[in-house]
Parts: sequence; C-alpha cells; structure tokens
Amino acid sequence: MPEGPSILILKEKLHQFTGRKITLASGYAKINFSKIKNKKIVAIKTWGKHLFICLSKNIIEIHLRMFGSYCINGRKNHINPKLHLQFSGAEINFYVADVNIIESLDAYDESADIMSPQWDNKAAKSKLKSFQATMICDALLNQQIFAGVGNIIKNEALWLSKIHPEDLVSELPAPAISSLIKNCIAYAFKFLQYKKEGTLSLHWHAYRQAECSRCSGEIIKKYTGRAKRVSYFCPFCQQKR
DNA sequence: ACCCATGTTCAGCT
DNA sequence: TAGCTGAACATGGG
Repeated sequence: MPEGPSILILKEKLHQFTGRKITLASGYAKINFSKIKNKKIVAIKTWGKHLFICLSKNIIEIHLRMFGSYCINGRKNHINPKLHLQFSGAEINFYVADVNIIESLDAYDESADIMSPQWDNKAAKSKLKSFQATMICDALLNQQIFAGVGNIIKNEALWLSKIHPEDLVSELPAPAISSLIKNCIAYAFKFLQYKKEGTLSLHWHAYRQAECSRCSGEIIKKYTGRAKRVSYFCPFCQQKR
C-alpha cells in the first residue's frame, strides 16, 4: 500500500474523523489502549510513509510497511485488525501495520517530506553530500533525505532523469542531482493523481516494464544497492557514469 | 500454485 | 566496536 502519496490519500480519507471521539479501541497492537480510548481526534497528519492520528495528548503512529492495509467503516473477513478504532456509527481498522503511541512529532522533519509544502530542495542536496559513496538508488530510499519515496517513485524518477540506479552520489553532476530531485517531487504528485484515478500502473515508464517507453529498448531488472531492492532501468537511456 | 513485492528493523556476524 | 547482511514480519496479486 504505502509510498508517500498513498499515505496522503489515507490522510484525506480519515479527515472526516477529526473532532470525533474514539469510543472503543482494540486489536493485537502492543499499545496501551487506555491512552486512546475515549479520546478525541484533533488532527490527522503524515510524514513520508507515516500516518499520525493526533489526540489531545498522544499520537497514534501507523506505518503500513509492505503488506499493511486498512478498512474504513468496514472489516476484512479472515484477518484480525492490528488496530480497531470504534466511533459512534463508524470505525477504522488497520491490518498488519506497525502501530505505536508517541508523544510528539519532533523527530519528523517536515522539510524532508517529499509531499510536504515545507519540502526543502537545498536541504536534500546538502544531506546528499554526506552520502558520496552511496548508490543513488539507496540514497533515494533513505527516508531521512526523501521521506515518502518508495521503490516505484525511485525507479520512475531515475528513469525520468536518465540516471543509472547504481551511480554513486559522488559521480552525479549537480544538474543531474537537481533534475532527479525535481522529478522525484513532480512524480510523487503525479503518483497521487494517478492513484486517485486508479491509473497508476498505466503510467509507469520503467517500473515493472519490459520495454523503455523512450527508446523501445529492453528494461533491465536488477537487485541494486545495499538494500538489494529491485531497480528497473533502461541501460541505453540511463547510462552508467 | 508459486513467486514476488509500493518497507523497515534488528539480531548476529565479521 | 562498528559496520554490514540477511532474516523476519505477513498478505495478496499476478
């Protein structure tokens, strides 16, 4: 489910619950349910792939990881919710998610969130400078630099900027870095739009593609970087430097 | 039916 | 000791 844009959609869907009281909270999450029972939701926020259900005192932090899902005003049949929030005549269920109760959002720097109006290009460039020996495919997935970027955005942004996923940060000239950051943000918002339309996969240029939509050459699938995450790229358009 | 994947943490090793 | 790697988690779609 996740990647920043999908979490933003979740936030929008949960907006209707602001001001509402959690009448009952349950699930197999290892949290102190008494901290959220009978509490009112004051805001729904996000940072990267993290969702925050803000109460007056505490914050419920949810991360959907790879397999997480949710159901608003409904339940899945054969799976127990990690977190079930009951309201008068409404409910929210989260499945297979990481759930924590935290005290503040201080640890989350909004200027590193690719979907935030606070996003800061210069800060990202400056952080990248301390990752010279890191492959760009890994740097893009670093949530401290690009919170919200996942494997789809990574692959598409690299393709758009014609950068090889295994290039080291040190090998990339400044204009390439600028282009990559620009495309990253721009594509994240395209992702948001396509996801809402239900047309996300129709717009992929590299991710899970067989053929490059620019040169018609073969797209390579390779496990790259420290994280050994899949990169899809066109070896012709995205030449190694 | 099997394989794979929009993610991250952490134990355990060198 | 610090840095790295693979395991672990766990579901659903192709």
